[in-house]
Amino acid sequence: MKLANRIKELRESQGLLQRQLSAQLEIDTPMFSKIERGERRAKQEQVLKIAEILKVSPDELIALWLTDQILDVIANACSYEKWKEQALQALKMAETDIKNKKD
Amino acid sequence: MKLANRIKELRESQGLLQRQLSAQLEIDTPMFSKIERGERRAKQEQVLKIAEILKVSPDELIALWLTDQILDVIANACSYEKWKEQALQALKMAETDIKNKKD
DNA sequence: TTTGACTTGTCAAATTCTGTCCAATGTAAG
DNA sequence: CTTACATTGGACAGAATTTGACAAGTCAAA
Repeated sequence: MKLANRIKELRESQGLLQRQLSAQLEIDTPMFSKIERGERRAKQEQVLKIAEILKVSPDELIALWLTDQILDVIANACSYEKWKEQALQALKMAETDIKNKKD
Repeated sequence: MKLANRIKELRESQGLLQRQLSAQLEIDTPMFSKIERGERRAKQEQVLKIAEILKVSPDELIALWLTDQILDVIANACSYEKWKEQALQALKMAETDIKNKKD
């Protein structure tokens, strides 16, 4: 699930308008529309604010937001057909690296 | 292992100078020095050329290069102490996503 | 046809990326 | 010490990308 889709789902299920969210985020409606369709990336601060407004855990949205970014990096870096295996390896190495960091 | 370190290791073990690699990559020595220390990121094209010159599989270097980029995204996006768990979740989700893509 | 929600395209300002140059530092030999 | 060469550091210009704002567009319901 993409962050964009999750935001839309939550917003609609709560009967809120883009206009209302935009106002709270202090951006204009077109910008929010783009964020909600994944055409523009939200800033971390905005993701947190959205979680608050839509009453979900920031953890959930941050994880989705990070996933989008990771997939973007991979997609931009190289084509899947050619480097799929290396992408999977890279994800594994990144995981190991992060696990080994002390908190 | 960072791409930068691997490049340095390979170059030195083969007794090559930065100057020689720079020439083949058509960039100047300071630029190569920076790539080798991880201060600047190589372009994909350069990574492939380096693999060729240093006679290693492009797959190996591309995987390291992708790992660097993934870790960068995560580091820039959020601080580890706070979002380590979400980063790990994101890596898992990205992995699933990529595995499910048809070649 | 009017209204309100949402989307699309464009644009300039800001930011980031890329490579070059020059100067500094390090180092080994004579 | 001096020379010669490898490497690094910092400043910088131009290119490329991102950002936010705006005007105009579509669409659906009333």
